[in-house]
Amino acid sequence: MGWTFEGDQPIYAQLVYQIERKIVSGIYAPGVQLPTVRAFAAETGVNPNTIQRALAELEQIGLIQTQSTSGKFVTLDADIIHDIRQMLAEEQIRKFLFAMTNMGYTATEAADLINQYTGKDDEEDEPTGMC
Amino acid sequence: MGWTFEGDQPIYAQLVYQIERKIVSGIYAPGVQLPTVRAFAAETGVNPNTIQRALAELEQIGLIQTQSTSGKFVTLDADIIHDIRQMLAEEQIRKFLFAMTNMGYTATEAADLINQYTGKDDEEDEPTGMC
Amino acid sequence: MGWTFEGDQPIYAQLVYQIERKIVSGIYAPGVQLPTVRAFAAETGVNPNTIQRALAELEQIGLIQTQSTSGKFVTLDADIIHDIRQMLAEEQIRKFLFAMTNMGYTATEAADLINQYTGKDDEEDEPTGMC
Amino acid sequence: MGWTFEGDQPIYAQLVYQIERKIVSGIYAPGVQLPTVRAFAAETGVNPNTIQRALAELEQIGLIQTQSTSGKFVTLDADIIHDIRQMLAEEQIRKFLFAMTNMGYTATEAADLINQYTGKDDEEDEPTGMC
DNA sequence: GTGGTCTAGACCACC
DNA sequence: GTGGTCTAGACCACA
Repeated sequence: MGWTFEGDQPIYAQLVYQIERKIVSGIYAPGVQLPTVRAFAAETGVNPNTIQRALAELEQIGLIQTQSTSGKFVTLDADIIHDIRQMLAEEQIRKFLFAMTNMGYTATEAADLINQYTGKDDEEDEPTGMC
Repeated sequence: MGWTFEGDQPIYAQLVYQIERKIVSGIYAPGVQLPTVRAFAAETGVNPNTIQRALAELEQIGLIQTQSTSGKFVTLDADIIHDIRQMLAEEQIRKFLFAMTNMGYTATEAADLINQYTGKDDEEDEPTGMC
Repeated sequence: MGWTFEGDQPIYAQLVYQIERKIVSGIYAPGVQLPTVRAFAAETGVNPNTIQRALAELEQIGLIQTQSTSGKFVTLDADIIHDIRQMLAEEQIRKFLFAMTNMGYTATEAADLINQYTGKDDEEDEPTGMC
Repeated sequence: MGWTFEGDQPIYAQLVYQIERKIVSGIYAPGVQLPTVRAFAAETGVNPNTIQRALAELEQIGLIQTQSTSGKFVTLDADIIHDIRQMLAEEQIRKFLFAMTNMGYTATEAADLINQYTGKDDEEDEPTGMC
């Protein structure tokens, strides 16, 4: 549950990213109440204004909802979560393939490299690949 | 050969990225002279100082070398180019797998999605995946 | 605390050199905040951009770290500082011995000259050396 | 007899430096005729104008002399060569000690490091030093 | 004509 | 107020 931030991107953006991932991966389950802004701030060591900004963005996307008296909750709408998860995944795939083809790898070479990278534990006799 | 820049990253960084790719993919071949700083500036519509900064970074990496009065050249050392290409590829793979696992996909699921995405033309009977 | 620059080397390089020395010698202690870029510029009479460039180089080396909105700080990692100090010292020694041997001095002659030069106050009866 | 030049200093300056060293170390003995400018250019792969400029500087220092019809010769004046050798050596020593004290080493520590560095072959049982 | 450096001044995002 | 980036324009050494 470590909250670490790197210097090359705005903190609020990193927060959006990390919370987003926790929601689509189910770590923050649908309908669950999020920590209060104050609690978040204490937990992350970040200025409450920055927390606020991140949560506002997540609310705009539709991943979380504010109930004015009782706090902020992960949306109950499983479709939204599912759609966003898929959208994010496709975006990652497109970015990855774009980067690889830009470096002169064909799409199938890129896919092969992924397979070798993920399967290298159980298939030691495979050629080393990556060339 | 279009040079387009997006607002979310510094121009010099995008220049580094794009030229890097042209070198490792062979579009800028080893030993070839790069356009002069001024020519680059004219071609891209970017200030010469910004070009300079990007090229300086590429020189520090070792991808290009400058001969003070005659211009800048892609390194002749094919090993360096090869190593950097591999390094960049691995970085992309790691980043991709990290992002996917963060969203709750296993590594093999991620690899499968890549395969489906790349192979979807010739294997239409495959399940739609991505779920 | 005088900041003087000579014409035979770029100002930013001299800045890197001088600040580097202040860090490895402990004048700028680990974890201490550096003057702001603007303050540095005012103090040295140099353009803020030039300061920026020098500090960026120090950051890349690992001697300083920047916290985007609060300033730049000397690294807390004493090991890095120690390593760089040693590296710089070795570099000086190598350069010195290389220059001396190039002029026809043996390494031991060079060492003797150093000893005479440093010890000349308390050992006036020594031969004048340097011949 | 390799002539290698680095990019961070003007070639003519590197030429001055290298020929200077060959004279004070006796590789180019007093009274000996230097290669012609053309020969020098061929040997080093450098533009004859650049050779010319370097030799002019050496002549101004007094290390070489031009006899208009027959070429350029190393000076016969052994005193000049000796004086310059000593001057250069002192300069190296001063620069070295200045750099080391700037990094927080005392002059005697610097001398010790030199001794250890030069004597490390025959005195393996010495403490590792350099700390 | 080549790259390298510096300045002045402006704008921006972040907190 | 902090650092980061970019531009415009100028000057210099080198070959």
